[in-house]
Amino acid sequence: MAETTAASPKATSKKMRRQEAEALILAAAEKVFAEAGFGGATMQLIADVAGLPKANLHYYFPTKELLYRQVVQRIFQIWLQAADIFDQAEGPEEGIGAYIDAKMEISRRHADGSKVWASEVMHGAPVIQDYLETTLTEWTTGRIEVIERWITEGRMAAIDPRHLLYMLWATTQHYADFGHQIETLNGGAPLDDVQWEDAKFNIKTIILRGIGAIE
Amino acid sequence: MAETTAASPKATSKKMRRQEAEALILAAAEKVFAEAGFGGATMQLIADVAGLPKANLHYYFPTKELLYRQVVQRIFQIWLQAADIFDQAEGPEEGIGAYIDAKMEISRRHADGSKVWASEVMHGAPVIQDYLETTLTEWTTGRIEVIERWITEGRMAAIDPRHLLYMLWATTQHYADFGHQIETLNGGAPLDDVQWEDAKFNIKTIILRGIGAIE
DNA sequence: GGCCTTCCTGACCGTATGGTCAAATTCAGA
DNA sequence: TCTGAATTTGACCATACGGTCAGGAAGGCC
Repeated sequence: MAETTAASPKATSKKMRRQEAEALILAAAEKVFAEAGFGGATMQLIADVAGLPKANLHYYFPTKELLYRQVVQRIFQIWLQAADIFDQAEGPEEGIGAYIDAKMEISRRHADGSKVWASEVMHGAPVIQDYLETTLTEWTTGRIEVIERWITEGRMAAIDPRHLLYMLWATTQHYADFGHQIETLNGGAPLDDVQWEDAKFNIKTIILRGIGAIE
Repeated sequence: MAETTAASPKATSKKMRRQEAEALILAAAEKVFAEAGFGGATMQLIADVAGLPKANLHYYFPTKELLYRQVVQRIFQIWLQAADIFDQAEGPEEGIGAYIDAKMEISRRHADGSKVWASEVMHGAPVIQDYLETTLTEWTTGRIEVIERWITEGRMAAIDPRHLLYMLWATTQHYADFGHQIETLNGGAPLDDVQWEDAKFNIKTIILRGIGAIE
């Protein structure tokens, strides 16, 4: 809810700064878009969650699509940051292991954002197709080169880097996107700290051993 | 001349049998729900895709939600069928390998259905929560027992069966749900036959080696 | 043909949605 | 204190949506 700088958003002053207001609205929008999808989300509901009148939303974000676009771009930035870990590593065990940790942390801390991203891609990426074609494509080719170098250096088995990346994305993202299913199979309760660590450990074990980077 | 079972929807006869009509509508609905989500899909668009007037849809499926429910249940049945392979196997290499093959085939042949399923779960499973709690839960516990037996018999490493199952689901489903992203990273073209075989092989190699079932 | 069930569909309805607007309110700076 | 830009908001609008309905058309069966 509130991670504002000084006070709660609707307590002291009646007027908000652009930054606060936009952050408040973006947070509400992320939640509603994640729960209902773009088509199912309504500006009225987002306004209610944010605790603002609907007209106020349109003051900061002229259209629903523009608001949605910002939500998607925001999670994409977070997504990309986790990628840096890949480069700083000196081998697959450290690099891929840390990447799994980072992406699992995103799935846990930004579950709503992950869902919005997944939904966007699933529906054909209508608003971020250019990102897929530019930024994501470049990032992917770069990482493929790294993996291929590791293979050449004999640090891991000769698997197809693309399918390895897909597996990393799929597995980590699954804990956010299908969190509800996992929760249900967990007796209705969200994974606790131990179970999250357990998940990370199992994923890392299987994948790192699977690509011949450990043991 | 033609009272063909499935193919040409609007050729000879003006009147359709319930079965044909429902199949036609369900196919159109699956496509539209996959592309737009439940909230974004409109009965009008489904009708257009099916080549029928909107009122005709409501004759066979009284409400949008009822239509949606049938689409979801349909893909869940397919999903469950692939599960049988697990039981017939005598070891992890055969069982999990065949399961991956089967689920990858579903991702390829029923991409739309997979997306609808993913979307449903992502949004909190509003219409199939009971399935998750009954059928899916039972299936999962059964499979966990099988995996635990394999572990006890020393046929694979002692990993957590739950997280292994999640990884199987995640990885195979990813090729349907994120098919658009994969396609973009593939230069804009869908995976061809060879690439699909390649995907299966890589996934099986990593996971089976990762759990110590091969090599 | 006559009849009855099933199927088809254009026209219609109440509602909810995204978006607009102009008047009111707030507040920093002169 | 005054002024003007930034912000807030209730009321409003056109449209699109899910769903209804009455009447017509098709076809099986006697």
